[in-house]
Amino acid sequence: MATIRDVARLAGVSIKTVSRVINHEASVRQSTRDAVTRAVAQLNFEPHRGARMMRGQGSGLIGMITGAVSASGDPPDVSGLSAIHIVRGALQACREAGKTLMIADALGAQSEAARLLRVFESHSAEGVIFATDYHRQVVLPLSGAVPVVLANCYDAAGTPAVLPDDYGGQRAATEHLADLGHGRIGMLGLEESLVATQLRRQGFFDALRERGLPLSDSRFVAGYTDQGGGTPADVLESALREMLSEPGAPSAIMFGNDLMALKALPYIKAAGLTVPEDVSLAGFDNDVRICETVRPQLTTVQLPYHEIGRLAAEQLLSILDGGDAPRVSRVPCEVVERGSVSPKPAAADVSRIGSARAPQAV
Amino acid sequence: MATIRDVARLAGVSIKTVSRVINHEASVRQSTRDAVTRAVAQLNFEPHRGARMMRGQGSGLIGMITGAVSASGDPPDVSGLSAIHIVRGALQACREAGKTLMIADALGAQSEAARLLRVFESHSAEGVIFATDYHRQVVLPLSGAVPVVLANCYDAAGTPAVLPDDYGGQRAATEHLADLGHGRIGMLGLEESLVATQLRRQGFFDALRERGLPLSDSRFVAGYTDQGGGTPADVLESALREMLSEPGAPSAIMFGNDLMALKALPYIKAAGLTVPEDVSLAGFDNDVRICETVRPQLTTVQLPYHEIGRLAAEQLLSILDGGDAPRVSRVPCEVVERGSVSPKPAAADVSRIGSARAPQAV
DNA sequence: GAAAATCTTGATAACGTTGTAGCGCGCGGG
DNA sequence: CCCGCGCGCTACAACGTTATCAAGATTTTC
Repeated sequence: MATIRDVARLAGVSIKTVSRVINHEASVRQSTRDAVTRAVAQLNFEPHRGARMMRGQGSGLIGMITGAVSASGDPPDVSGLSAIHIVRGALQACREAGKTLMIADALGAQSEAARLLRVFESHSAEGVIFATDYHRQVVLPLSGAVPVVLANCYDAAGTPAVLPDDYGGQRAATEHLADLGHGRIGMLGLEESLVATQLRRQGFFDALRERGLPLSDSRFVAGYTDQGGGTPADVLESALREMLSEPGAPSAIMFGNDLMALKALPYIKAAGLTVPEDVSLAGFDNDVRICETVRPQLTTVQLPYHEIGRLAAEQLLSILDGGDAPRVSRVPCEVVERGSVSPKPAAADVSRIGSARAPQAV
Repeated sequence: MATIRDVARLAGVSIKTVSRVINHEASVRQSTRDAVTRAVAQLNFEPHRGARMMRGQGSGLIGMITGAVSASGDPPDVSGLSAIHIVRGALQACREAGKTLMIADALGAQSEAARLLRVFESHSAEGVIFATDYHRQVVLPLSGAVPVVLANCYDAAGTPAVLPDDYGGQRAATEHLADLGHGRIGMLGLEESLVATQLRRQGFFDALRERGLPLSDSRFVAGYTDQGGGTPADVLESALREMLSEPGAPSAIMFGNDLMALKALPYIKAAGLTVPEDVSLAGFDNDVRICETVRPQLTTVQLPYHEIGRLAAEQLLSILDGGDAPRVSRVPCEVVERGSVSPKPAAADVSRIGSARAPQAV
């Protein structure tokens, strides 16, 4: 590994001049600067972080704590896979700023997160990003010694956070359906207790109100999950059956995530309905693995994990630069249109249900 | 922040003695040791990482270069997601050894990998793990300054590497089918040029030979991919149709990955065949998202990414400890049995095809 | 044309740690 | 008695960087 001394010798200048060039200080003649730059390139010189941080320069390290990499067993577990996209975004922003991202894993344990914060401190990390795999509230043992930005989560202390706009996303999706003529919309949400569920529920109803649709025509049911064993298929099925057999069955159904939509598809087909002609379907997350594989391809709402990670890193960097970051930012969730949503057929609302289900229903 | 000098002054000894105590070196009288320990505690002294790594003490940092986090665009891209499991495994092994894993992203570019190696060197990383998202050969600009272990890839220079045993996995899967009575087996492989395809092809045929099955009864077709746009559905369909309409159609089909099996399912059903009664299906990768969602759940071969990452890290750590690691290790790929494979029905091989396809074929 | 102002540059001293000599000291053997 | 030896410890020199300050080079100013 070449040192600054080697570069100085090769360029025929003093080490201080080299230091000036690599730190972009003023007062160096262009010709000298060029000579140094050439020597740096020739020797593949890279400043030694240890020496640098000893001089109090900052380590160039950003820490990231996530559960994305948590699951311990060998049987691959996909939980928290979403946070990977957050990591990607943060990594990109850090690279562009010339920082190095150090990733560690909290295994979901509170104590582990505290320990990792200390590890990062001892490595002189300049700041830490804390990311969770789903939108939630957290309680963190923050020492205040290192600036922290939360990604996909928030706390009661008002730590700067970057969150997905679940509310706006669901609202946009609902308005999209409403604009296509759907007046009776069903929604099968995730677990009641999730922040996302609450926000999306609000977005759903606000959109209905905004478009002047009677709330009583639509249905919201929460409580489904694919974490930890997943919703038993028959629970999903019975909920769907009930929803579709009501007198005024919805002509469009939105799901809490893409996987739910995927699982629901066979039951809808088994009921004699086709997608999107009879029922329009919309997911959430924009899991391309699912959305683009399913036929018809699934219209969904994108959870902008990449952008969340990116923004979190950028806010942290801006804090490090002395700027004050906004406390909480929300990243828009946009509707991704694919083939599973179509305009509501003009006069099909009664006959549709009738042809497929009336024989049993009546 | 207290320095070693402050401790020395307070304890009334030299700085070197303090250094001896905190590094647990021998030759320090117990009374002196106690005095120093007391001073350390009193001042909350913590050795400065930067100064330490400047003296070449080892930074406690392990670097990891991967493309897992590569894709740049916001539209989430799943390519290379598999490498995440490698990261998980490595992370776990590193934590157990008290090391911190630093992850960086090569974006798939050769030059970027070289730069990152330098960055890691400048951070005094003790070693580097280089992981790829699929089994392949790589060419790395290794300076030799830092020990490197490859995960999921290998090079011509004989750098220590940890690889999945694609050969053994496919062989085991084939033998599993053979043991269930399947004598005519079809295999739709990935791209011809992939290392995995070659190895699995070998395992496939070796298993047939091993079980004494005539090679001419089975079929191997390569060339399918789901990277970059994916295999057009109709190509997969026509290959399937051709395979199933042959005089002696296979009673079991293995795919290059789980996604291919998922895509194939509709066509097989459309041909009037049921899984697994008429045709047994097996995937590869053990992508639980797909395998456990599809009905029937997909029997597959597990790509032990987690274990690969773990082993790569362990080998690196053993090299750092002075031990010599085996040059190349292979991690077994085990068959994961789910519902898409069943024993071959005793006398169904002719009637099966006849009932569903003969009308058109004849 | 010279003095003053400004721009470049270099020697050298930190920073906090560890490694290398070497120093005094007590002890046993010659 | 003195030599050598191991023990316990200290002084000092690295490591690779940045900061200070002063000197030299160049330009500006009157």
